[in-house]
Amino acid sequence: MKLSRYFYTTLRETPSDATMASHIFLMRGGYIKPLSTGIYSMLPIGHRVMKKIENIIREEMNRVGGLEVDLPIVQTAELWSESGRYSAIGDELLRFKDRNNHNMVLAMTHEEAVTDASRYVLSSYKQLPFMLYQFKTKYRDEARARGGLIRVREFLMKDAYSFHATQADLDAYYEEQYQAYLRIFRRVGIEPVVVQSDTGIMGGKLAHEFMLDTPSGEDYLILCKKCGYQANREIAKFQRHPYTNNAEAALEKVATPNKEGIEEVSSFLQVSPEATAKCVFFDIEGKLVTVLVPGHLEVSEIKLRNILKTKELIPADESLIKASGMEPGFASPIGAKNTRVLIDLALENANDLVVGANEKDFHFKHCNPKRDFSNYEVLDLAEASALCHCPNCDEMLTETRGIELGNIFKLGTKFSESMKATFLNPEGQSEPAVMGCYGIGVGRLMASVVENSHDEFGPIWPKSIAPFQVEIVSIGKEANVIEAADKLEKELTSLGFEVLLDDREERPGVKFKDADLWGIPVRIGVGKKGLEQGQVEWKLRSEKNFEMVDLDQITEKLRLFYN
RNA sequence: CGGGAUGUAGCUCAGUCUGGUAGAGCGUCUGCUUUGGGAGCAGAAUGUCGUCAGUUCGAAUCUGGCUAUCCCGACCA
Repeated sequence: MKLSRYFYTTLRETPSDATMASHIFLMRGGYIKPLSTGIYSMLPIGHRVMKKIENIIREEMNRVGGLEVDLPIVQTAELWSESGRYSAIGDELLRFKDRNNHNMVLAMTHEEAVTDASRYVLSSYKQLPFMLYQFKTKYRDEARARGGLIRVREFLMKDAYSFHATQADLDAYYEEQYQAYLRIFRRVGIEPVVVQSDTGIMGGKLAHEFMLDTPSGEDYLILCKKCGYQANREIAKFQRHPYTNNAEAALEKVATPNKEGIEEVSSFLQVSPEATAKCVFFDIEGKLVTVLVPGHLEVSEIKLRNILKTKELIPADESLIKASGMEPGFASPIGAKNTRVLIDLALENANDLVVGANEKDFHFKHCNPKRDFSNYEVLDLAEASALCHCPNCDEMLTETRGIELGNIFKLGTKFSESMKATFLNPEGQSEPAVMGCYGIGVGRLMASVVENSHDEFGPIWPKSIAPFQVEIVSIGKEANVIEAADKLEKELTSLGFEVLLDDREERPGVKFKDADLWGIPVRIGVGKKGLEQGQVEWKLRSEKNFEMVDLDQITEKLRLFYN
């Protein structure tokens, strides 16, 4: 491919709205073109990378028995009502009407469609298991797209769905998918951090997310360096070490003038935040829910939502709290009425705590929840952090950030039951298929590879997904240089290499800068001086310097490089 | 959906406070010179100053609505 005939552009300067490395370089290299918030066109050079990632994923899906399909993106509201998600999902699902005034949706995922196709075919246990997958555009009406391709509204996703006769069969297949995912990410040069993740309000049993460990990630991960426990902070468990000091001390009211909040109260009373209890209030359908966690930790909203089986947590307003006999800023369940009280596991056996006295400017010391609280439920409510201990081995946990590259999820029979994707078992009885689903965002993976592998000049693509395998740069406009570069391009192309020839009449510096933005693993420089010795330059994108190589050795060297 | 910021040439931005002929650098086009990490000289083209309304003799500049984009948060089966 000659660059003079290619459709491309490069930007000399960083676009003003890009902050992440992947966003900057994908824009500057002309891989993508924004059309609207979170909606991008893929230009030829970006499309080539996408196709290569897609092919790697396709190979690995086929290896674990996948059958490729293509499901519609425009679907009926009726279908989504069958699963219950038409009403369960909020504005993220884009709804519209067609010309016949039918309610339609743009698919944000394809469980409904694949279950619909499966129930059409499936009748007997003898047909199970099977796995269907596709590469398909999803539309999610994100409240806030960000970071270039990291979080977008319209995106290409590989989504796969497996169907099984038994839970045990799903369990075994889930492990195969897990291994396939590891192979996929390693093939694009990423060693993922795999964490346990939330299964969401739609249910499901077990889920893992494959993460790129990076400071620019938007998810928080909780890791144990000692035993390998890894989980998304949303659901991470941890070992409680209840604060105890003096279980016998009697409740004592102390003045804490204008001291609201854990920081102010604990420093005023000279106790550690851990020796206090944080009291947080939510309004759940008009009823007050009072939640207590140790003062040094936060309430995990995901855990709480899953416990309360609600999609939205609304902070309670002051009147509701006061109506239950509590004083915001100085609150505790002591003496409270008309409220459900949930306390974290760490508080059940704690004692000698500082809690609110439900009176302005006063707190209690020496609170012993077992003795002083009534009608409470003990639950896992606090969010894990680097202040917590590993649930398995008790080591201190560590925190990091990650970009979610893909997830695997044991769906169970959620969709097969509601949508009647059933089969007859050997006893002739009808059973719903047991399902798993497995997703990877292709564009996000492309961006993540850049996050994972770049220098100050541009992306450094791994061989497996670089837009081209080799870039030839002609240096100088002497006839023999142009001719030699041209000949080399034809020769390598005929041998099956993917070659980009920069044949522009530009100064070398311009060509080198652009080459860095395209990140092609091998750059061959053809110049007058080298040709006099029958040599060209061989430079790897990943290395700083080049070496002179005999022209007639290039083919062999390339073959070895790409073996 | 809350908070903040920004919309001026293809790109990066000045000009706005204090109203008075639309600017720079880079890019593009032409010519010459140059040729190893985004060259130099000369010339040229390029704008409803996001949009609508208001104030004013006069608005890129002041006021209000709308809209688009980015950042932080909420949200993310």
